[in-house]
Amino acid sequence: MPRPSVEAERKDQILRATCQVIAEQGYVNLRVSDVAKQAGVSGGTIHYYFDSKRDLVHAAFEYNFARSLERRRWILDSPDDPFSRLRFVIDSYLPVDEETIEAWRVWAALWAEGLREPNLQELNERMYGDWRRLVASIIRDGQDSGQIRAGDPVQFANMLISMIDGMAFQVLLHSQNMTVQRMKATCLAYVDGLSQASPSSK
Amino acid sequence: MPRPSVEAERKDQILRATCQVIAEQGYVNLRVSDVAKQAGVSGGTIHYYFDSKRDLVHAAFEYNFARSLERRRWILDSPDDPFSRLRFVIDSYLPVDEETIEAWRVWAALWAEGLREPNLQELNERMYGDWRRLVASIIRDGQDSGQIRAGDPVQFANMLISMIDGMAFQVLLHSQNMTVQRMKATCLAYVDGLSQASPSSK
Amino acid sequence: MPRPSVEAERKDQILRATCQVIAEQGYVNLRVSDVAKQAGVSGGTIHYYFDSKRDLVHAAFEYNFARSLERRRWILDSPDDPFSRLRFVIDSYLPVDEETIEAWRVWAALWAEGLREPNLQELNERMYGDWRRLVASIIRDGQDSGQIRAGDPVQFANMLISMIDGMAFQVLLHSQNMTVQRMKATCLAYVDGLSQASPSSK
Amino acid sequence: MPRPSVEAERKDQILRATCQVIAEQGYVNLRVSDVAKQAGVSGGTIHYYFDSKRDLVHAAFEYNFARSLERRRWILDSPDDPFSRLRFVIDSYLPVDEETIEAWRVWAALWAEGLREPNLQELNERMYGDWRRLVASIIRDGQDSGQIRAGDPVQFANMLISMIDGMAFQVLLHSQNMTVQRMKATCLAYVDGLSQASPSSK
DNA sequence: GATGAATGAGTCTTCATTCAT
DNA sequence: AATGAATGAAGACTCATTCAT
Repeated sequence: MPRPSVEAERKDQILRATCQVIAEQGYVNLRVSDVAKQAGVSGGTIHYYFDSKRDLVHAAFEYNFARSLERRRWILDSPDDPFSRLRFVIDSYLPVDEETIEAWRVWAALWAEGLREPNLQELNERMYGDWRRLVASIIRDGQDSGQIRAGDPVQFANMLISMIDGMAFQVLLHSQNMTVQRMKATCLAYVDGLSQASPSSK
Repeated sequence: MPRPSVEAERKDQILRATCQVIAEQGYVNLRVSDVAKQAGVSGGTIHYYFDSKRDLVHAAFEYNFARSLERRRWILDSPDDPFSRLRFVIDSYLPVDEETIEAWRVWAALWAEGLREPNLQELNERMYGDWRRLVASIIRDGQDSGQIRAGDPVQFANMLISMIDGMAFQVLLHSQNMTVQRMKATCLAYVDGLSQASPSSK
Repeated sequence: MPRPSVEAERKDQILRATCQVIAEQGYVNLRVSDVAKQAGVSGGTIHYYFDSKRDLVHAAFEYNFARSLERRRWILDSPDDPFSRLRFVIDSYLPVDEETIEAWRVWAALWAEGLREPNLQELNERMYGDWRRLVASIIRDGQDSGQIRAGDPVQFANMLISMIDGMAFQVLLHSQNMTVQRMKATCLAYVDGLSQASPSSK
Repeated sequence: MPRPSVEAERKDQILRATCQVIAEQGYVNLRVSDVAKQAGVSGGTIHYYFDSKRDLVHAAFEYNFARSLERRRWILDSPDDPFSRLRFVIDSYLPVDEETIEAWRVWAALWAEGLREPNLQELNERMYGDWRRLVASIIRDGQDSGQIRAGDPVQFANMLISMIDGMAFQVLLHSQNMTVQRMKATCLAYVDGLSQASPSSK
């Protein structure tokens, strides 16, 4: 008699493995058999839980996005002041630790693939929207408390998160000109510029 | 008597076709035979000029980057004031016309693939560096003429170009929350914030 | 519950088919798909058990050699007198029956290919050495019993087996001057010359 | 106006190159373009002189055989005694110098290919027959002069040349058990056994 | 639930051959 | 006489997918 949770457990195990393989080898080179090996199951088992390779990868993309948001949900609920929380956001996205780097690499694959996959575009719209709202709400908090200068909080959020995305790619490409340190400094400089006393001034 | 430039001509023709196919179908689905069809030559001809599919795609990435820089070189030499030139930069990168969209899609493939291809990383370093320097030099001009506020011009440049990259991706993913219009407005808002009078609001 | 020996069984089946195809068409014209057809399996199955065409053919060479030795092992243990056993050896190598002709043709392919394949050279060294030792031991027996004249048994063996190889090739090439009958007669004449009464002696 | 001898000259040059390539890479791996490179001409030129790859290789086989016989014709006309001439024969076939090794390797390819090419079988019949007759005539001379014992000279010749062929293969396969020295010693031992002093006959 | 043997469609790649110049 | 650009048929190899056990 099968445990009711076997399926969820097994799927989780397979999706985690899929993310690892995508991060390591990219989508182009991903073979179902590699995922199977990584997950420690047989190739047949993968297809027992996922109808096709496409389904598998799409599910992995969703899994990656969801886990990523989850891992940052605490920032929203943090009692710290908005600036600190924005800095948490930045820190949490710096591609320094294994986990974050893997997540970035999976996003890279998702975006590349999403260019011609409506399903993935919807996924991005949904998940990325959550993420944008999270940042915007922090900014709005800052404006409410008078720490952050006036302006469209969504626009500020878009500037910050798109900046993070753009620089993260360069870091992942091992650019000599864009190291993690410089990425962090640049993001922090942007956030500092949001303060009331703000811009440059000096 | 051999044609003087059959090779250069043919390679160009093939690389242009390769970029089109990458833009349309992505790297994952690119078939050498599709490139051949697009270029109007036989499959054998592709391999006559390029040793492997990998070589072909890498050459196409370089071709795409080079053409992109070339198409924007005029901005550097423009007699217009720095702010106008920054706006030209932004305009030239908005994914509106076919040509620019195609270029963005090829970059997307390059970046996704570059995560594990040192050759592509070097290519990105070289070409993207040129691009960063181009923007930074415009900003430096603006600072010299007193129109742009003080600050590290390279950092400003990095903010702008990474922002462009990040938002362009969302636009290409057909995000409802990030249209071309919003991308343009956001970039322009950032550039406006660079002015001496600056402090945004206030 | 997996069949205990599907793999061994299938490999055997494929190797037998490979030998047949090599014998019929030679290595130059061997197509993996021909082997598949001959073995009654799909092309994919061949690659499921052998990494490459090269691996397949090498394994077939080994298989052919091993089977050949096995088929003659009884001569070594035969209770008959040395001369009879040498005649058995000769008989067993005459390219008359289908099985022996096939084996010769595979050896021909092996030797041609072995000229530049260290792996095949090692294989030949190992297997051919067994074969040489088998013949030499018969000759040694004959010398011990006084039927065969003095002399280096290995040298005698080398003369006999190299003679067999050289003539077999001519027979296989359908030489009018070297028929199976003449080959047999010539080999027997050589063996007869090994008798005590005979040559060398002084 | 083309030199009348250009064709013969060019063909010779190409055939020599073909033999070199066959010797180096074998027939399986021979590419027409390799022959072209080796001959210092273009690929098109090969087909200007030879209708197909098959024709080219067959012509090369003939060329190799003819050159080989020519190089040994002097032994037939030598004023030396039959035993010396047999020793010359043996020496001339030991795979020691580059030229002889190359010739052997081409023969190996010819024989492997000849198993299913009637044209090559005829070629072998013709050329190998010359070679057999050459050796037999030396033996006949020896019998006439009383130096070589009675017996069918063609059978003696077949023993010797097949022995040479068989051992040469083992030498070419770099057998540890069959070195050039041992090959030479074994052949000489066989020839010594042909002397009158040495019984056989009865 | 899970396996892994087997499949065969899909592609890259090779290379003999052709032919305009 | 000679070239080398171009072709396209051929074939090795990959791998998602199926299914009997």
